[in-house]
Amino acid sequence: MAATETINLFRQNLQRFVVFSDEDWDLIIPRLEEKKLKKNQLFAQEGKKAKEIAFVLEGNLRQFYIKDGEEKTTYFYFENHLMSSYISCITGHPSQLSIEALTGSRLLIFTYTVLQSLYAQSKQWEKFGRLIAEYISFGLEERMVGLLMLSPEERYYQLIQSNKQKILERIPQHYIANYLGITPVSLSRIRNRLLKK
Amino acid sequence: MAATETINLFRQNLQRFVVFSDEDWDLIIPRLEEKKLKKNQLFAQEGKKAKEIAFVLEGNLRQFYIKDGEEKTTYFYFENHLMSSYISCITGHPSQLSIEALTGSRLLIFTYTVLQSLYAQSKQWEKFGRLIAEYISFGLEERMVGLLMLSPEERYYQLIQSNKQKILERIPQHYIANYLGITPVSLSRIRNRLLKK
DNA sequence: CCGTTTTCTTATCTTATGTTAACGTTTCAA
DNA sequence: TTGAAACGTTAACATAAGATAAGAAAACGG
Repeated sequence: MAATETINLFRQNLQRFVVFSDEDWDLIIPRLEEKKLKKNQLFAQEGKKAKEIAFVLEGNLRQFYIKDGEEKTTYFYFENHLMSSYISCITGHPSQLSIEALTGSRLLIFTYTVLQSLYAQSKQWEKFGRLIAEYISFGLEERMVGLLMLSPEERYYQLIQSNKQKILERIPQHYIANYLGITPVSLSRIRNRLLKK
Repeated sequence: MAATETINLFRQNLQRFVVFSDEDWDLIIPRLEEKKLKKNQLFAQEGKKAKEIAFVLEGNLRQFYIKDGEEKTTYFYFENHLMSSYISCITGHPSQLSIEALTGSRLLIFTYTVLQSLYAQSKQWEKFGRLIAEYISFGLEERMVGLLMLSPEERYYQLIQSNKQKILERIPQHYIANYLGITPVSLSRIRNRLLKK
């Protein structure tokens, strides 16, 4: 089981969504485990059914799909955020994406099976599940609208203006290019263009 | 209140997500209303807080954002599907999108306020809310991956291969072009290119 | 039924992006 | 410390997409 401080940090973060009674909270405590990943180690792997949810205590990770043998990075995970191969968990199908540690990382993990049992046991946990799913929907919708309505240059500009700017620090640019839906070469040109303005 | 047959059809469709006890189901019945929209009438409007959820009994509708004064169609709704300005409902913010009837339409509606009270009253309705949100996340993720990893031509090809092919029937192509993230002219060229293969 | 509007295609031109390759720099591991 | 790999930029070329305009066909409304 994980350290009390770690667990409290985790609780505070989840309680941005719903406030748990001690009783509800106690349901998850014994199911938590800490796990470390070295740089380049995988948290989730394409083709394997995802079983775990993680709360990132330390480190950065990237999520990628593979198309024609090439890795396409589509998302990044940072400290104090939940992480999982969400679609694989909720559908029960093998994951189409992989998640790899960009730096050495520390995670607090629990299984999706446990989460499902929490859903079943407690109305507050069920509500938590709804709010998480709504939160994810919100993020994906924003992302999709950006892809549909903005040019690559506008998307990049929006990214460096946003609070997600931290994405830019310490993350290789070719991953960011993937994230924006363009090639690394193209991102380099966009950056060059923006410099001249 | 709506006709019994209509309500049963609605129930069957929702029960693809969760099965309701009669007791749970009775909570929503008195809150349902039927509503008709004429062609080009709006179900949701940009700038206005969305208050209603609809189940489409008849008709086709399109969802669009406005950018630089131009309408960008990003989604279509069909018979026997739920419809709402979802992000506006869950965030409580004014809607950034509008929903317009492409044909005369018949809707079964209830307010988001009612849905929230169902969430509060019943664990099964709360679960329903979670599964709906998960379903929406799943759809958005698929859509986003397509936008990030496929070319416009590949996206169009995937669309006409898919079960969403019915999108193509009766829907003006310039709306589909928006949906694919390209201009109508470009879609016309892609169609021409595919014909020659 | 006719005239207007919408829809789709085609053409032209411009521009941004993809692809490939080369080069210098940095990072990393042996 | 050193050699290899990864990374970012730049260049050259081919291609696809955006913008605009024009025209034909279809849909629509009065």
